[in-house]
Amino acid sequence: MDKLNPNGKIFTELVLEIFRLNGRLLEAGDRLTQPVGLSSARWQILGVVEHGPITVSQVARVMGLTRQSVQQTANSMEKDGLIEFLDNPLHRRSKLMTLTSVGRKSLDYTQEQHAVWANRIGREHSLECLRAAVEVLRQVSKSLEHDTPLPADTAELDTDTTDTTDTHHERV
Amino acid sequence: MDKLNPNGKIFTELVLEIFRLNGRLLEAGDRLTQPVGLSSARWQILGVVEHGPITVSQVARVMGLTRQSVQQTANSMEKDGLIEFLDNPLHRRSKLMTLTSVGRKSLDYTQEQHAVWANRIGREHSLECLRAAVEVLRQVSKSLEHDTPLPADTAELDTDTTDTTDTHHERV
DNA sequence: GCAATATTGACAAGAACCTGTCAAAATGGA
DNA sequence: TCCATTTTGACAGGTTCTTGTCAATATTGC
Repeated sequence: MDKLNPNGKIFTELVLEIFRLNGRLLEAGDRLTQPVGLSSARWQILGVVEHGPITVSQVARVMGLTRQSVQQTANSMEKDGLIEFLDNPLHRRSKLMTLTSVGRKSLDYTQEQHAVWANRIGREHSLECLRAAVEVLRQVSKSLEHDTPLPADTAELDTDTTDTTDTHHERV
Repeated sequence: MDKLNPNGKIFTELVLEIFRLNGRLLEAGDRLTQPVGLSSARWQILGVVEHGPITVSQVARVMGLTRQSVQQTANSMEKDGLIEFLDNPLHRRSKLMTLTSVGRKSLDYTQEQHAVWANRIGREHSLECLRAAVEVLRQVSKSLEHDTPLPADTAELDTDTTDTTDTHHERV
């Protein structure tokens, strides 16, 4: 087909499988969270906020998303009374998110449902297999993290792209 | 923390790692495809269309997305001259997508870039590890596929949800 | 054949991401 | 202290994917 060597080929299969799995997992997550007005995205943020007051930017860094994306979801969760913004003694603009009692209750319910679901799926697979898979994915994740954007030759398109000045990616 | 048993716990870690990896892969994919006016989403569809004329619905089923989502992306790709809709002798409404020469060229370029990238990342991991991971992910995917939406007790919220009439999920 | 059912394209609205920009606020170095 | 840089919230606009609906078309069972 193309210039894929064996490793590249199986890595590509891994990528496709991750896309497919990601879809299925979001679907399952939405089903899990929807009874209490959450969603996969909201749940993930609440799961971080749960561990103590934290700012939007910090959550974005932890989750590997952009600041703006987390801000949007956080704002809509505040509107829905799931979280509150507390004044931050260390920063006037950057407020601290905390769970409200409603948010706490929603998260509790979701985590309970999640445990049932995760145990049910988890028991269909061996501990060693799951552990091995996690380990590989972590290593792959690290590879991607270290992989530099420019692979040396950008070839003849858009010749003035050679500046590389990197005007503030918001993403970490 | 909660009622997660060992399998449930490691499965949960797997889930989180998949989310993180999915984000990184989309990022890499967009970087790969952007020079020729593609994106990860468009690329994936073209990769299916490449193997022969196929309808929107069929592609949606293959990719695990909704019909409407693929239709939207396909329509915008047609506007951009990457694909064409041919009359389908077997179905008056459901046209067949095919690559135009522009689409062909864009896909060729992307696949070439992809091969370089996949080989570069792939060589940082052993064949056995990658293969094992793919295998586990496939099994997990199957587990999720077979996992039925209703886990017996929906508990006391929204009592009239007991109908289960399942008004046409568009998703397979 | 014909009627119930399923599939399909089109359209609408919304969720969850992204990039880019601006001004306010914080930080760090001279 | 003061000025350049960085961080942050707010806002705008775009992409991808979702759910839900409608009417047109296919398919299936009788």
